[in-house]
Amino acid sequence: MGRAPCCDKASVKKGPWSPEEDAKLKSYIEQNGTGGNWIALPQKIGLKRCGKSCRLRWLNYLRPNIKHGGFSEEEDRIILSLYISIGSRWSIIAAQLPGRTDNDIKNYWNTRLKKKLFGKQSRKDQRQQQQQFMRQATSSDGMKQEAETGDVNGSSGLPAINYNWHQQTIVGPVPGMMMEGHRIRDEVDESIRKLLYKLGGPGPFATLQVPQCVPPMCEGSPSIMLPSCTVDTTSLNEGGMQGSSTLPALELDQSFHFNQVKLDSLDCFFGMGTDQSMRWSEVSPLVCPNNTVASSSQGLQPYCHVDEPANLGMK
DNA sequence: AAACTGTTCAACCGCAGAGGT
DNA sequence: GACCTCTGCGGTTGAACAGTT
Repeated sequence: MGRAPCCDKASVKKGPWSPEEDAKLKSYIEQNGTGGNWIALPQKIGLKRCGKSCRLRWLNYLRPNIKHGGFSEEEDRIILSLYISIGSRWSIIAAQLPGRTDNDIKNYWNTRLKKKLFGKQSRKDQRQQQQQFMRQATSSDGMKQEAETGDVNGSSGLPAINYNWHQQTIVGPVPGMMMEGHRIRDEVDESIRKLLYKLGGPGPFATLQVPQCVPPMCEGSPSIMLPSCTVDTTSLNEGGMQGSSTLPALELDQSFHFNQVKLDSLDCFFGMGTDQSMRWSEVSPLVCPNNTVASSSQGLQPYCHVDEPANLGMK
């Protein structure tokens, strides 16, 4: 069977919008609104465009008060904090940045912010490092199996650490939030915290679960664990999140490792001196906030265990 | 100057969920 | 409850542009 197409693709124009099309769409919506029906809208205006395309064009480009380009460091911080906390939920992130669209933020993250964070590498180097990473990962049998089977219940026997979603300042540990011994950007921090509180639901014990660890990759530094926080997002999915069950922590972890676990490039976000390059163990609070990353009795960094948000309160 | 490579970003695609019947 | 339509979202693509060789 299959799903009926949203429009007749043969008779619909694709590709970049002409100024005339923009003008038509803009003036119509400004005068009449969308009428609550994007599908019918192009016919009303006489545009040979798909309704979805009209909606996208309006939301991402024609809508009033849209900002393009020129992301400030403040915005970078907000995006980073939220990405670390909630992942690629661009619409939610965009809602915290007036004038920004989800598409804009997504593009910005994928093309610039990632590089700004992880440093610039050639694709060849990235491939080599990824291959090396995978080789090392697969040579660590036990952990590998656990990672593959998605042992989200922490049945490895490693102790779980509980992190209270609401009692902590989620983004607090982000180094940039502290500068010269005193806290800055409290308003932004607070607003993000409120958002995360909302996302985490009303329950006072709602917490984030980060159940897995990937074995240490630091050659010659067996005592350093690199927590790869593959997160059980079942609760998030229940709350409307779609897509991967892996939060960006894993990606961050791998990227950190691929870049020799040096985080010099974070300096621009967090105001660190260049001589203060950090290793994962120092930066892990970014992903697993303060008391989620505690050393176990075995000297291993087990994993962050944070109980799931009872109720996301989304939409 | 030409060819090649990398980057950016607007736009498309398909899926999932909401809401109506 | 089943089905259908529409909307919104996130991932991906590809054209245009910029930079490099």
